[in-house]
Amino acid sequence: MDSLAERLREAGYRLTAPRRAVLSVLAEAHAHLPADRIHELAAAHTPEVNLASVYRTLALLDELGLAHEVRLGDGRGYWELAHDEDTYHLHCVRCRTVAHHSGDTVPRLRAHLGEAHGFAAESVDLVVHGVCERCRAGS
Amino acid sequence: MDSLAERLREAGYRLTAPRRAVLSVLAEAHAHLPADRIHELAAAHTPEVNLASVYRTLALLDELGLAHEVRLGDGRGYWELAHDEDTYHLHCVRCRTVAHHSGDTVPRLRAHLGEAHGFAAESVDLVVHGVCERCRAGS
DNA sequence: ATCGGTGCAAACAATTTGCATTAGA
DNA sequence: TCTAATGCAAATTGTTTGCACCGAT
Repeated sequence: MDSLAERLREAGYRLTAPRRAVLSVLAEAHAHLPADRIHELAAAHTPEVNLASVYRTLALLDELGLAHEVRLGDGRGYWELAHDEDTYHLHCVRCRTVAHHSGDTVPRLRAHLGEAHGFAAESVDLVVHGVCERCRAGS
Repeated sequence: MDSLAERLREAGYRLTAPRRAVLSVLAEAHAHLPADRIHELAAAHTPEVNLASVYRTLALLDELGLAHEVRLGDGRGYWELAHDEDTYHLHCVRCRTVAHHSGDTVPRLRAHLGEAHGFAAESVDLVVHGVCERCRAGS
C-alpha cells in the first residue's frame, strides 16, 4: 500500500489525497469493489474525493499495472490490487463473493496456444461462475 | 438459422420480421457482432428494424440459449450464435478478430474445481487476448 | 380478434471529459 | 512557481423501458 504510493512517485505522478485514499481502500479491501463503492469508502477517509477522480486514479493504477478490473457479467467493473498474471477468479453467483485461484490452468493454456496454434497470449481473462463450497453446503 | 426460427416458435414466441432479420444476420456473420452492427446489417434485410428490437431479440435468444454475448474488454457486448459450452475465445488485439477454440482446458478446469475445491462451475468465461498467428507473421 | 411485439423517444447506469481552480513538487 | 490533478457538471456510450400502435397467430 505504501510501496504502491512509492511506485506512483517513481513513475513521476503526484501523490495526492484522492490517490492515497483509493490506494488505501484497495489495500484494505477484502473484496472486489466497483468504482462507486471505492468512492464511498474513500470519502470516509478523505471527504470531498470526487467520483471522477476515483475513475481517473483507477485508470492510472491500471496503466501502471498496480491494479486491475474484473468483469463479472453485470455491467460494471470490479477493482482490486494487481496480482499474479495467471490468477483467475471464481465468482459465486449465490453469495456473490469472488475468490482468487491459481494453478497450472492458465500457464498450460498459454503454452498450448503458443506451441500448437501460434497464438501469442498476452493476457487471459478467466472468470468461472458457479456455486462455492460454502454455499453448496448451506442449502 | 431456419431451425433456430423453429425453436422460437416452439418456445411460444412469434416469428416476426425483426427476429428473422437478427437471426439471419447472426447466421451469416463471419464475426462476433456488437448490437449496433447487427442493427445496421439487419436494416439492410428489413428496413425499419429498431435498435431496441435488436436488443430485445438478443436478450430473448440468450435466454433460450440460442445466442450469447462475449465481452472483449472494451465496453460492449459481441454476439454470436450459441456453440459448445466449453469453447473459448482467442481475441487478436492486432486484427481484432475473434476465433473459437475448444480443447480440454475448460472441462479439466471444471473437473478440478469441483473435485479439489468444491466449487460447482456453471459457466466459464474465458477470453485470451493476444496476437494471432497471421498477425505475428505479417509484421 | 387477441395480445405479444414493435417503433419511438425518453430514461438509465457506468464511465468520461472540459474547464476553471487548487495544490504537490 | 508552475503545471499536474482535482471538483464539478455536462456529455457520451451502451443498453433498457414506457407506451400507444401494429401485425403474427
